[in-house]
Amino acid sequence: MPRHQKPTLNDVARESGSSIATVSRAMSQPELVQPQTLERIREVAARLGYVPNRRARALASGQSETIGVVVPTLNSPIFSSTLQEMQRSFAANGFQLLIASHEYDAASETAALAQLVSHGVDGLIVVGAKRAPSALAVLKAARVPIVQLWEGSADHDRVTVDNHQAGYLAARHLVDIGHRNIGVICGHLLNNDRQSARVEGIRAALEKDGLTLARTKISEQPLTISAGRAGCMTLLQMLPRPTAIIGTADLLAIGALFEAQGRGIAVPDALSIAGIDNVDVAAHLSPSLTTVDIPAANIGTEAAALLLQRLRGENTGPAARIALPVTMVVRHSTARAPG
Amino acid sequence: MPRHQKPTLNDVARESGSSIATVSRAMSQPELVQPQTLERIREVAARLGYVPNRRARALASGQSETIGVVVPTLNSPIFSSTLQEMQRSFAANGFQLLIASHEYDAASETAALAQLVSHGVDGLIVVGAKRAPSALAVLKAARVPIVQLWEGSADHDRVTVDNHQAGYLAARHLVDIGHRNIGVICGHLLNNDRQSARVEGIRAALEKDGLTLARTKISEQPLTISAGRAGCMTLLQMLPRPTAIIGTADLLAIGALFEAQGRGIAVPDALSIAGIDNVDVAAHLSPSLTTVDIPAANIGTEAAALLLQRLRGENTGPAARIALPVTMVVRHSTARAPG
DNA sequence: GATCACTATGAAAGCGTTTACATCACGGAG
DNA sequence: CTCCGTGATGTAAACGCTTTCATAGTGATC
Repeated sequence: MPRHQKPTLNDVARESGSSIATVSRAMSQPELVQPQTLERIREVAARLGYVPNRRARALASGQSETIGVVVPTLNSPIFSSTLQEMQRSFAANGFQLLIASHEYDAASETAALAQLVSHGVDGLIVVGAKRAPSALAVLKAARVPIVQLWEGSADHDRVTVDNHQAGYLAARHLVDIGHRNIGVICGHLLNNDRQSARVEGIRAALEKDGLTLARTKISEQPLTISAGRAGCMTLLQMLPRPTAIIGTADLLAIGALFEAQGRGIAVPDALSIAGIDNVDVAAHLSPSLTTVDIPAANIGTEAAALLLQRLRGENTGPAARIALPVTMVVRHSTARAPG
Repeated sequence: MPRHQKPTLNDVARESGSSIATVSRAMSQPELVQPQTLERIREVAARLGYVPNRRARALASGQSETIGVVVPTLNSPIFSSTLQEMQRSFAANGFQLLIASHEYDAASETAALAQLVSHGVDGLIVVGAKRAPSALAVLKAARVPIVQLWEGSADHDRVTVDNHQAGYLAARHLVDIGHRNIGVICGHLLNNDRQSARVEGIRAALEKDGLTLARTKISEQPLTISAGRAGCMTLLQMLPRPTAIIGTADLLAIGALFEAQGRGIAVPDALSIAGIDNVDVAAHLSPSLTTVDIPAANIGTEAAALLLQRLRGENTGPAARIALPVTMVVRHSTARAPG
């Protein structure tokens, strides 16, 4: 019987002389079938190379063992660490990840969410809380557990990182060592509440000391090293020149560092530079980068744990919140303000 | 009728006074239904908030609009650029990506592949050709188009990057500028044909000039900056000390660069360092890193194009191969051998 | 006016599972 | 010896969609 189709439950049932229901049980609830029958079925299944069809299983059971994840980009060092850990946790529990990215475009995000929901994911992981009303509607209609990363709202489980605090710490550090004129290079603030919160944190720290963060001292840039350089160049042209620069993402700070060095400006003696994220390379640069550590990998682990609990029904309570700490990492790219 | 279930085709059919078949056609082949009927159906569908259930669609049609991707890691700069572009291309064509990573563990890879296949992906993208026999069996049984990235075998479509050539170019460059004693820091060679090929390329370039690559001059490391530092440290202890080091991944080379600088060894005057990959940061370091450019983003784009062609039946011919060029990028971390 | 091709629609059979519900055999309780 | 609970298995109805095939209606053709 050389059929060239994949074998189905039916085939196994016929070959093993059991009913299709018994075979189904043998696959998913083996404790319900007699050991002897079970073994016979398993032997046949192995011989035929039977692999359960999850699409059918998903349709019948309403569970797809699939988690949808939507992130802004896949190739940022931060998100990719988070993803890596998330994938590890979910895979260990039999779940696959459907991953989409939207590159900070609201329409793409809505589309991605809609697609994932229509694919029937069992759970959803999203970054940030702020989003287009249409996207919110999609999430609402999805009727599956949702975990928000980074920033969250009270109506869903969330793993938050205090971005405001991260900005605050970075600015506080610089103010503490005498800086009064601080420039900021940040990502585009539209559709990005992580970046917005960091900038607000910086503002708060400055205002506490009676300083203000003028709009002109903020350079909005894409989140790349080159953009960091460009932002740095802009800020350095201002008079009086800032004595310190905060990049609200390490990539930006690193770009700024390179740009300053390229122009012969001594870091940290003539210019202090601080970042936020603590990416791998930050510790190795010279001078090593002062930054605020964001536990990116942990975010992934915790988010997976939270979602798995919901899926298993172990947590039916109100929306949980796991707030991960951010910590200042003072290295050698910052120093007391000159003069 | 406030049912709290998601509306189905049936609901739309009832409300719009058409049959379920017509509604189905209105959704997926609108040209087959009369404009007037179509509009009525669309109006009802919109009012009910109907979203097609792709699980059911997949089961009935045999197409899931889902592509499985298995990569070693998600958080490498190289793979994540590839993924980003791939995701972009597929999303533009209505496909979602099921992404898994195995962290260079053969068993995990087999498991991931099996899961993806059982999920019923329409196509599969894998990295490299060499894999465990069990994994090959899974691929064979999958009966879906497969695209191999980086290294490929003749039985599948593939987007290759000549890793051998990349290694060759890097070594050739160093030999050309007078280096005779070259150390190599590479990733673990087991289960990683990209790394193996790069090392072999280096070996070939050296042997062409009558040089040999002693096993002792190769340091196998994980693919991280810290590991690059460690590898560099090991190599620097050898006597005579190598005058040049190749990191077969930029992260390794960057680590080596930092380590050398940390030890007060002038790069490139006392020690030349070259990498392979051309990651973003390479151009910005000081000295900027001499490396071999690997078109990571292109790999994603091309792979998606290849797979989409197969899925659309536009290409039913023999396995295609797209070989992307690698190019030497000489910067300032390499210089003529001292003496 | 009968025939034909064609279009728009409907009825119904799957797709491969899961899962009530029914059945049956068996053994212990009364 | 009958009754009933129990455990193993089977039957069949979903799950929500696609798709084949049949049907009815519409003009055009001879």
